[in-house]
Amino acid sequence: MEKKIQLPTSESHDLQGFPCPHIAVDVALMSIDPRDEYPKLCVLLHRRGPGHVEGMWALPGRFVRERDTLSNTAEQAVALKLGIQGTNVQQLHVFDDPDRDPRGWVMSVAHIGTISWERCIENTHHLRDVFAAPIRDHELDLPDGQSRLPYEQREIVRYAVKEIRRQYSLLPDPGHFLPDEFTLLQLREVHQAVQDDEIKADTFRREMKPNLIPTGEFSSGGVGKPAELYRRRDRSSSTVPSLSRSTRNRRRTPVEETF
Amino acid sequence: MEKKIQLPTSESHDLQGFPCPHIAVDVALMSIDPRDEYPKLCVLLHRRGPGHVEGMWALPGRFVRERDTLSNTAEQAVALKLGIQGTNVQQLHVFDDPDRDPRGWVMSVAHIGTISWERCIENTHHLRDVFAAPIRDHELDLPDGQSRLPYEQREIVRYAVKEIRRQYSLLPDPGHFLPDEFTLLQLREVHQAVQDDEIKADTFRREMKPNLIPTGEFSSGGVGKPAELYRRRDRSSSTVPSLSRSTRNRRRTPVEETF
DNA sequence: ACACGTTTACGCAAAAATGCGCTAATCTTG
DNA sequence: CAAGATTAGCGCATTTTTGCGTAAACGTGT
Repeated sequence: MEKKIQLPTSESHDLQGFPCPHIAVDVALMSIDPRDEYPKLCVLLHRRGPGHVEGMWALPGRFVRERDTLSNTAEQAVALKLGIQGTNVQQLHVFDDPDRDPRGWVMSVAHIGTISWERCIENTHHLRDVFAAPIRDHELDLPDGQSRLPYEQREIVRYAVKEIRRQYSLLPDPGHFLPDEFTLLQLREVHQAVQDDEIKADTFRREMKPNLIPTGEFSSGGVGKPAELYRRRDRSSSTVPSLSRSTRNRRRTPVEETF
Repeated sequence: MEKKIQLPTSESHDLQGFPCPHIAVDVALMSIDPRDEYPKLCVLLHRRGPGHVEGMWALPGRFVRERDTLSNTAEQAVALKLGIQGTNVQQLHVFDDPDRDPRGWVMSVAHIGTISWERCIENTHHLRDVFAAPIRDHELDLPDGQSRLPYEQREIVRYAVKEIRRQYSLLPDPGHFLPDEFTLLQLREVHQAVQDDEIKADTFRREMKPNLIPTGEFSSGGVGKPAELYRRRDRSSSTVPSLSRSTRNRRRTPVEETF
């Protein structure tokens, strides 16, 4: 059954008459909690105040104000809900079910961001309405017996976990959980927390080396042979090799959206 | 300089008073043109009609109508501008510069889709306003001496090329350029077109096999030993292995957006 | 001062992957 | 029926990667 589409000779591009959705952003801001025996990947939640399911833990979010950008809105959401300024965020996915919000037609643009644990704690340790929820198998351990996040925030977290694991399979600590200089052990612990998988030291060191610059300086104050400090190689350089197969060939089936 | 953020005790979530942007979608619909000695990856363009820079070649796009979804709008854009129905699309990126459209505040959600060459030709061969533009080094060969695509469509094509190459490094022909049954040579030609790189037959066959199901049937009508036909293994199966390093360890620096 | 634990880095064997030559099998064409 | 073209797999050399044992270097406790 072949139906030929009649191509319109002209189509009104005047914006009058096109209703438009409200645009919200949600942010999965991630950090690495080093407090347990093994550092672990977390997502920062805030507890909602009066006016919107008070007391419920949620990802920070915010409506886009007039002529504002998504990333600016996302950063404001993080600032207002988590007390953290100046975070870099990236888009993940747009959720566009017209019935997803009972208040009206709203699209939500999910974002992902990363923050070091030190900077996270520095900004939020005094706040009782901010919580770092650890991630287990793409799910969050929510506090206060809460069973699930509102709207599609559960899916947002899954998207975020998948995306950060993908990026960490390509480059050393692209999310800058670590400061500018770090040891191989610190780097490996971060990668293990992100990938939720054990990574062999030898293999890891060999594949990181091409993307790291030895500083010539060594760590001090720890037990054992002092570790050399490294910096990330500037990845804008055209000579940066991508990681070898062992980082990328992690035994995980790419269960992800394809065409 | 530490500035504590005053968390609001309540925030108005009523949608009144929030201006909102118009939402457009753009689609980079990709196909594999087999007509030359080597098949090559193409993006489908349409020539704009009266009312909007008549005569300019562009990616199909469309404003989101009231309470419609992004994917439905993208599919309608493809249907109306390219004459192709029922394409699957995926989101790539949201372009949100408030000054990007002189007519007003518009955000554009870029999408990627794929279509077999046969189905593409079947729907568009009679149309003079549809063109399959070959991709060279992330750029398009535009017809009629046109130097560049409008708005951010050049970037959209780059996003699309990167995304399709990434997906083709993970699974055999996830974009279904090929029909349900195909030979290894056909599969390899498609992968070579997408990756724009030579792929050795032996290595390719070894890494594809775990994700393919031999049908027991053979191709006919060609010269030489008939090749066996394969189907893609259902990737929802938990036993599907991801591709080995040789497909993924292609010498390309991941020059892409990270945090 | 020494033993011990911890960490780093290297040498080396083992394992895995790659690429090529070769061959057998099978089809089409003349 | 012969020749050419193509597919597919095997054997094997080479290359690459992995993982382990070990030495070196440090801090801590005795």
